[in-house]
Amino acid sequence: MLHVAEAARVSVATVSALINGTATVSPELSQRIEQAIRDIGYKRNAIARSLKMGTTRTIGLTVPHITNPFFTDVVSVIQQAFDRAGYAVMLCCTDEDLNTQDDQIRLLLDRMVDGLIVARVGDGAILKRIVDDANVPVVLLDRICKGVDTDAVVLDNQRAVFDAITYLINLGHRRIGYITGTSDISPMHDRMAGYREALHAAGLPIAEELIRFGNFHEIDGYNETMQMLSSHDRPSAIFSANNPMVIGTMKAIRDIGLSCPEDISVACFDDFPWSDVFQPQLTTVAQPVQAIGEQAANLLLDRLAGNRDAPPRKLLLKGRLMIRNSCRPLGAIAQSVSA
Amino acid sequence: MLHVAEAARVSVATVSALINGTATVSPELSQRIEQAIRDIGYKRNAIARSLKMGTTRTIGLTVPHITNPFFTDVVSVIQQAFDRAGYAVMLCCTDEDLNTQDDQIRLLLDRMVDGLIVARVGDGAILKRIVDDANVPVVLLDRICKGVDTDAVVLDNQRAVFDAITYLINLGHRRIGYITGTSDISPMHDRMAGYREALHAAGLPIAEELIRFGNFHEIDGYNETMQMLSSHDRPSAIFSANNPMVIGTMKAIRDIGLSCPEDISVACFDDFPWSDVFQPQLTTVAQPVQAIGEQAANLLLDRLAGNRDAPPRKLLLKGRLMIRNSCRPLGAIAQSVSA
DNA sequence: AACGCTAATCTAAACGTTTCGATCATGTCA
DNA sequence: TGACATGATCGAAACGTTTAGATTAGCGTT
Repeated sequence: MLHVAEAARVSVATVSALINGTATVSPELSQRIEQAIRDIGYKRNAIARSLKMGTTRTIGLTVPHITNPFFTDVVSVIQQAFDRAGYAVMLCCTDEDLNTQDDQIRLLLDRMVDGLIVARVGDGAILKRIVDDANVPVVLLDRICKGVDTDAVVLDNQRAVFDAITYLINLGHRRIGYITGTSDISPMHDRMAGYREALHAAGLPIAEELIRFGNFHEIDGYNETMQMLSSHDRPSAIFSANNPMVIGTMKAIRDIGLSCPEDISVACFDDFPWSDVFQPQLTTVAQPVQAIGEQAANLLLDRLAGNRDAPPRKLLLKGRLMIRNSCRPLGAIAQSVSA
Repeated sequence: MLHVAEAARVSVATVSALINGTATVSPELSQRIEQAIRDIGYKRNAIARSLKMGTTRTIGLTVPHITNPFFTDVVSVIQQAFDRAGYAVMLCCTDEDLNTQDDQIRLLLDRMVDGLIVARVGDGAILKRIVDDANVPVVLLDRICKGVDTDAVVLDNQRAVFDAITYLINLGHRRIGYITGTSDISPMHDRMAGYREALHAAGLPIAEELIRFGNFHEIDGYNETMQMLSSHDRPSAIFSANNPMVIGTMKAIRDIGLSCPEDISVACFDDFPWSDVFQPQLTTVAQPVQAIGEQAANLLLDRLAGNRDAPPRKLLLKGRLMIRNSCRPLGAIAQSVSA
């Protein structure tokens, strides 16, 4: 900018005024300055600007896995929304690891992001502390957090799983396997509650050996499914509480020589873009990814626009059961339902 | 930092020296300073640091679509690599749009990223200009670019498609539909060349009506497949040059009342994580995503480490044909091959 | 005791902006 | 014509760091 000012024989203040339109500058000088900018190929240094202004027009976004189609879609929507608003997005993947997450959030805050969207991992205590003394607005995505009282957008997970399990029960299933992630994050906790509630409402017993804990990855779904199917009294249906794990479930079913839905019914949380193309077409609980991403972005953009003091807003969205052909009616009921 | 210095009754220079370990500071002062840092909860302002140092320890990454599993995987790998190296990653999705891409690259350069990894879109001319006068190292990913002479890591696309089409030909297919994206980007161009080369090598004629151009999205694959299958002389196999479009192809096959592989064989570029679980199990050309991501990251990290003057390095990786069950042998050959 | 050497610490300039308040020319009005 | 408002422009401080070079203190040599 200094060079531009010199070339145009004006002060840097005038150049700044012209660029930002913060003051009127005469047509004559405007022209000289614009010419100089072109000649020199001047580009404003956003870092210097950020330092002075105290805002970077950049937000931080952390998700557990970017390879999980649910997060991929949400990230994509969020990215577009902030793009439109002239913000850059710094993306971090925490890989479901608490320390990684803490490091990354610190990294983002060091870089003075103006706001944060976090699909958190693990215990909220550290997150709470970080968020408290960082002075930026935070939106919790997908996963809320007891101690952290801030904007959030989450699914009504309990209800969604309740509906899915009830659907299986209505098909005649009695022993329904349930594969979940560690329940220290709210969606896993709530989904599990939905499972229990549905069985309870139907007057069915809860077989604890049918509730299996994995670590969100395909391999975990595989291992847990293997164990369940190897038992003498195997379930007739399996519900997987997340998307990568259901792939493991399907592989285990195949490897053990069974087939879906003939021998065993399968449903899972989170829809796949291709779930109605390949066989079996998985019955899933679809999250409104577009809405989730947009709402999260809007909540944060609203705070960034200055609305700092409004009380925390919690948005609870509804999932939708996408019934396809991966679940079979069972026994007597089968006749009436499949008719 | 000023507050810390005051609280510890030292100068800011000493605080800086301690934090960065750039000079020895006495145990006594060290302790006072560390105490002050804790008391105040001081965090170094990375923006101010960047301004002074001329480096942001942040890189920019642009991809056409983050929802395409290929890019998702690569982004994930790259993200991890830079994470390890203490860099942040700014992610942008250009949505295959040239203007969006230009805007985003400018946005990234404004923010003084230290380097750029670009899976480019469209004509390279503007990209070249931007890259030339921005003074940061650039690595081209997946798509090279005539005028832009810089580090790059790409697949040997021509060879990969040649192998896939040859495989189909060996199965007995003679009319092989080919659905591609616009060929102004190198992979589409090269893949097409592989298609033509394979037919040519087998002495087969090239039916131009079987070569269809889409815009990378599912809907394009759907439309083009619909048209091909509605013709009186439909192909016995279809190869889709990208991943989202093949989903459209599969949907079209289903909607038109045919089935794969019984009525029509299908193969495509880019592997899916779930492609060997659901039916039909797609035969695909798998890219070594891990290697691609790592190599791209390494190339850039090497430049960032100071190796600025080395001549541009072009890495050409090999694809791998993953043969599954979505392609059927045809006619007489069928017997011998399937035996 | 004067000197030089080393280690520890500090002062102040610099990075590239924005912005407040000052300056200056111009035109208007009484 | 003098006073004054207006509009355009500028000078300089500030944002929070890093760092070159200055300063100081301590200590061993001669």
